[in-house]
Amino acid sequence: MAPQSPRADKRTLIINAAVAVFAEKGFLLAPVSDIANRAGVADGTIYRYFKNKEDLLLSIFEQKMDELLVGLGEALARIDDPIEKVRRFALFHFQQVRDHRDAAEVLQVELRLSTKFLKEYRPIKLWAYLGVFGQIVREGQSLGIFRGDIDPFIGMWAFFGALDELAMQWVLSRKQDRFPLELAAEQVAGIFIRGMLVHQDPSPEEAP
Amino acid sequence: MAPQSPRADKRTLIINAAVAVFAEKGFLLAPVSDIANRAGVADGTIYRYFKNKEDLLLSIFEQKMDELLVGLGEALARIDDPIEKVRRFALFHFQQVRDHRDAAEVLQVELRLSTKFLKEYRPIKLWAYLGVFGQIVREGQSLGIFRGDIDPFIGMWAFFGALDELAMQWVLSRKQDRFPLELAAEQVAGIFIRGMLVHQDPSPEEAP
Amino acid sequence: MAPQSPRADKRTLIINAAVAVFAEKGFLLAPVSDIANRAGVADGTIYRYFKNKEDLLLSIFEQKMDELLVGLGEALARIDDPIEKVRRFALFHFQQVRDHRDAAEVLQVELRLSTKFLKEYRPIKLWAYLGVFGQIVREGQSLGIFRGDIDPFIGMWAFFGALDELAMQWVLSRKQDRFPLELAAEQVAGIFIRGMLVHQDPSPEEAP
Amino acid sequence: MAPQSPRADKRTLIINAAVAVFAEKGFLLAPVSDIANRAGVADGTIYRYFKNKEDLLLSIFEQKMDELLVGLGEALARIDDPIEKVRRFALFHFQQVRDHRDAAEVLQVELRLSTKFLKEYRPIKLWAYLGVFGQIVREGQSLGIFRGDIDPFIGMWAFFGALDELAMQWVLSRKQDRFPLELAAEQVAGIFIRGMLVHQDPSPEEAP
DNA sequence: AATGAATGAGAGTTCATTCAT
DNA sequence: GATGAATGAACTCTCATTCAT
Repeated sequence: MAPQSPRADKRTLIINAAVAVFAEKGFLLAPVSDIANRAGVADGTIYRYFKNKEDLLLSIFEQKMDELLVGLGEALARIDDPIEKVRRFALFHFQQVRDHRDAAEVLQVELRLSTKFLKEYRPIKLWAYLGVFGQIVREGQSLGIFRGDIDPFIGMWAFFGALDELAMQWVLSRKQDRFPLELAAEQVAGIFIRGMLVHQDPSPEEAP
Repeated sequence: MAPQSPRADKRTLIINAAVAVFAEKGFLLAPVSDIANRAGVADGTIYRYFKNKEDLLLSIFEQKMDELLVGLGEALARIDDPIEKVRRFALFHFQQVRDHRDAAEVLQVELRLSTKFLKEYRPIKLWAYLGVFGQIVREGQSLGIFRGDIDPFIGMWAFFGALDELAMQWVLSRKQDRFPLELAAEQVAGIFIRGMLVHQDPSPEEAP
Repeated sequence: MAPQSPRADKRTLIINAAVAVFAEKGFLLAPVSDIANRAGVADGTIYRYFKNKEDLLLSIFEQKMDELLVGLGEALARIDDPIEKVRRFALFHFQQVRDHRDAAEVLQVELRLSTKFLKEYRPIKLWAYLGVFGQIVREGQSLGIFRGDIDPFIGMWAFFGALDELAMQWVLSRKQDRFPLELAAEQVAGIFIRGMLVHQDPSPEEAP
Repeated sequence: MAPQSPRADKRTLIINAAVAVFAEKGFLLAPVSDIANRAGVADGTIYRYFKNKEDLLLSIFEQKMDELLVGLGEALARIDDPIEKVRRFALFHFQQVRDHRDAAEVLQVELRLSTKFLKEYRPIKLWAYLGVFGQIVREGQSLGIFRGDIDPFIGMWAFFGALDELAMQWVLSRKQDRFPLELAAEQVAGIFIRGMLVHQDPSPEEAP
């Protein structure tokens, strides 16, 4: 097997291999030696770059969430309308899932589990990601677009849950059964936007 | 309490113990002997009632989902208004989470793992549970209350994802940090109902 | 291999195997699987009887020291003369070394090491064994036989060190090079007895 | 301090580091990389100066025993009286232990292990050290001071064992529990000297 | 000479499952 | 039916040693 990227350093090699193996078998069922094999290094080498298996998982969280946050920032850059931001958020999320399936699987499944068995770990980066949605809600509320009785905290978890669950279903379904992710993005965004709007009546003020 | 039938007793004993242990440690990290201890039976006895550890987990799903489905049926009985049904669904779901925390944790966290790694298993009962929401959407659409462009399939997963994620956050958060579940139910139901309504104009017709 | 004793239970089987293996390779260099093999049990079985490898070593200490203490008690029973007691102590010690070579090796080498790397462990039983010598010294001092300026604490460690070192040399030397243990016992006892006596002049009180 | 020769420097650096690390963790539990770290060299460098970890330990023995032998020679220089020599020997030994604790620990504890498990190695230097005591005994016997029935071989091991055991107890005990080493030296020397003397009274009869 | 990243064999330990009682 | 002692494969992780630079 040729190296995955010409200049991939060992650490990246291992992270990529771990993402693939964790996605396939799950963290707890994935032997470290599988990761080593896939990365083309010896078992012991992994421990030069990561304290232990758990640290490897956490490093993946950190790195992938960093990338996700950067991507989200770009996707929302120069968008002012909170409504449009919600749409872009949903679309961005599903695009990530499609383009980085393995990473998405690991983040979705293992990050969730990890809050249970990695007692120490607080997924701060995840909160930052979600917090973007919470912030959009608050902006919309200040602008009088979204209803003031929406709790941004509950709203952001509900939104994320909806995205995450659909992403999971998409990931888990067989290729031929898959719904178009753009449709899912549109539907979820549509429901949440309309669900949060102050009102949608025919009176002439909705559009400026 | 009079023992029902000795067999039913042991089986129930084991299931209840397993729910508690799986909730605490997670399926993969829970030793079968812990379950046996807690159930007050020998390790080997578990294998008289369940083929193996995995079968025990699946049996929990089946049984708990059965109970859930019955409960949901009762919660929605004699309600005709789809809007009210959505409200009751959300409320029922959160009540279950609060009243059966361990079972909820196992269903939420471990079921998610299982659908990924226990390749054989199809969580039909879960689909039935969700399908109720899908059916409500379709009813609302036939009645002209919900917009026809809502995809019931996507809608039901989004709704479930929102409920599930909030339930997870509630379950995982420390007692003092918990938001009121009734509020969460009201918020999620509110967003989805308004999000799916044909229109919500100010005229006094909200209830027919 | 037939079981070492017709009714040896598993625990005894494992202890005996461990004594042999530890004596041969030393605690740290002895794989648990070697012990299991020699005991004729599976590796895992050892962990039903002992918490871990260290606990196994400690259990050997406790058991063998118990046996040693009982034996020493018997060897000194009904002896009143402190001088004779010292002789019997030395002889008893060397007899034990000869008759239980493996156990002696483990006690000598590993017990000593253990004070270094088993931070928790205090070899109380060893102190009890030595304490017998200290007590003999004190008796002799009360009777006016041994000099009052002998420090029983220092004396007992010196005596034990002398016995232990000679035992070690005997154990380590090849068969043909071995000195007679009875001679060693007599010599060490002789040196310590004369070394502690108040005086050995010709006045009529030395022999009764 | 001016660097002597660069090579000698590194070798000494490594030996000193190894003494400290072996004393702290024990030979088998001490990672070579710990020694390298403490010496301020790379792991691989150690293998330029020593064949392997075992060779490093053995080199420490050789070097420290050489120093010990030189020191012992000086301590006994110009002393003629065998009795006084025994006293000086004991005192010298304990002074070394106090002044070179780490080295003493390694010599005492690890040397003991090594004679057992490093089958090849014969601690010739240790024999030379002890042999000095054996020689003192023989001198005393020729001079008619020490009893002829003392076996110098057994005597020297007994003497060394007594010194070694007390040194070990001193080294292992906590600071506040330590007995004065000078007292120990005096006691041990006293016991052995009196224990070996032909007689200590004015009258001529003990030996026939 | 010196480095230190890489190796990979081998360690202790766990635990789902079996089966003789 | 019920037991629980026994199994042994499989796991994570360590570390002495090598060797390309």
